[in-house]
Amino acid sequence: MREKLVATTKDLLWRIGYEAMSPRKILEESGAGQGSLYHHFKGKLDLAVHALGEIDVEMRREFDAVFAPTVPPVERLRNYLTLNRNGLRGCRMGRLANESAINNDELRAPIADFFSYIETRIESTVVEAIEAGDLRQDVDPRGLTAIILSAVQGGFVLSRIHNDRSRVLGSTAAVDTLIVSLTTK
Amino acid sequence: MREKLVATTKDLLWRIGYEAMSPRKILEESGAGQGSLYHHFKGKLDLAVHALGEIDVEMRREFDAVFAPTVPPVERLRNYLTLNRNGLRGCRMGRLANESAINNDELRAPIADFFSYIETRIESTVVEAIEAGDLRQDVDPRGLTAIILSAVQGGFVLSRIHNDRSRVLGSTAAVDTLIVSLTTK
DNA sequence: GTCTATAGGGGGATAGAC
DNA sequence: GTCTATCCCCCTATAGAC
Repeated sequence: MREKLVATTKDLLWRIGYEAMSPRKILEESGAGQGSLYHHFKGKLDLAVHALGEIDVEMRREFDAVFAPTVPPVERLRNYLTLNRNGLRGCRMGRLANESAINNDELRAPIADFFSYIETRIESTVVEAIEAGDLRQDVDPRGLTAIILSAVQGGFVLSRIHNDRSRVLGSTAAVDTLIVSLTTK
Repeated sequence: MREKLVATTKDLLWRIGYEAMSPRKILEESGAGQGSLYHHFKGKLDLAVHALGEIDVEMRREFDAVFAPTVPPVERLRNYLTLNRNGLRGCRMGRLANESAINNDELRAPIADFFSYIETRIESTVVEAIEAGDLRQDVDPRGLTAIILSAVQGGFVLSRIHNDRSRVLGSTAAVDTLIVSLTTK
C-alpha cells in the first residue's frame, strides 16, 4: 500500500499540484484507507516529499539518457530541446514553483537541487561543444544555459495559458534554431 | 467597499494566487464583511475575474510605456528585458498558469488575451527592427519573440525555485545579450 | 450596502478496533 | 498494516437584520 500511495501522489503532484492534492483524493485514487497514509507517513507533506524524491530520480534518469556522453554535445542540447513535451501537463518539478508550498524548504530544496543538477550539466555540455569547436567561441555558456532552461519552463507556462499543448515547442524550437545558428559548421 | 475588495484581491492574486486566496482572507485584509463581497460579486471567481480585468489594464499600460513608438525598436526590446523584476513575486498573470483555476476559461481567457497582445507587439517590434536595418535580416521574428516571452516567464519560475529574487535576470540578461549580438551595428 | 450569523462540505489529522 | 469512525477548522456561500 505504501508504494501505491507514493505512486498516486506522484501522479497527482503532476496533474494538479501540491495544494490541490488533498489526502482524501490520494486515498480515493490509491484505494487506501485513512490509516495507511498516516501509518507510513507523517502526513501530506511527508508523503509529498517522498514522492518528489522518486520524481527526482526518474527525471534525472531521463535527463541523463539525453545527455549521454556518447552523443555529440550539440546533439545533446538539440535533442533535449526537441523532446516531445506535453505543454499542458507541464514540468513535474517546475509546475510547483508558484505553489505556496514552495515556501517550505523541505519541498523546495529537492526541486532546486534537480534544477541545479541539470543546469550544471547543460552548461558543461555547452563548454564541451565550444571546446570541441562545434559551437562558436564567443558563446556564453551560462547565458545559453539560462536561455535553454527558461525556454522549457517558460514554454510550459505559455502552453498552459493558451491551453495549447504544443505551444511549448514554439519556445524550445526557437532556441534549437538559435543553437544551430551558433554552430561552426 | 467594492473598490477595496477588488484592490485586495488584486494584491492577493499576485502574492498567493487564486486557489490559496480564500474569501475569508479577502474579507480580513480588506476589512469588509461577508455581505459586501456577495452583494457586489457573484462569488470568489467573479471577484477574481474583475480583479484580473484591472490587472490586465495596468499591465498593458506598463507594457505600452516600454514599447512607446518614440523609442527605437531594439531599445524597446532591450528595455523590456532589463526591467527590474522581483523574481519571487513572479508575473501577475503568468503565476496563475499552474493553478487548477486556469482550467476555467473565464479566468484563463483574459490571461491568454494579454499574452497574445504583448506577443503581437513584441513580434511586430522585431519586424520593425529588422526593416529599419537594426537587426540582422535572418532573424526570425516569431522565434525571437518566443525566446523573449519564455525568458521572462521561465526566469520567474527559476527564481521561485531557487528562492533567488534576481535569478530571473540570468535569463532576461542572456536574451538581451543575444539581441545585442543580432544587431547590425 | 453593509453587517452578523450560520450552513454544508472538504481539508488534514487522530483514535482505536481488527 | 489496514480499516472505520470521528474531530476541528477552514472553505465558499447564503440568510436575513439593519
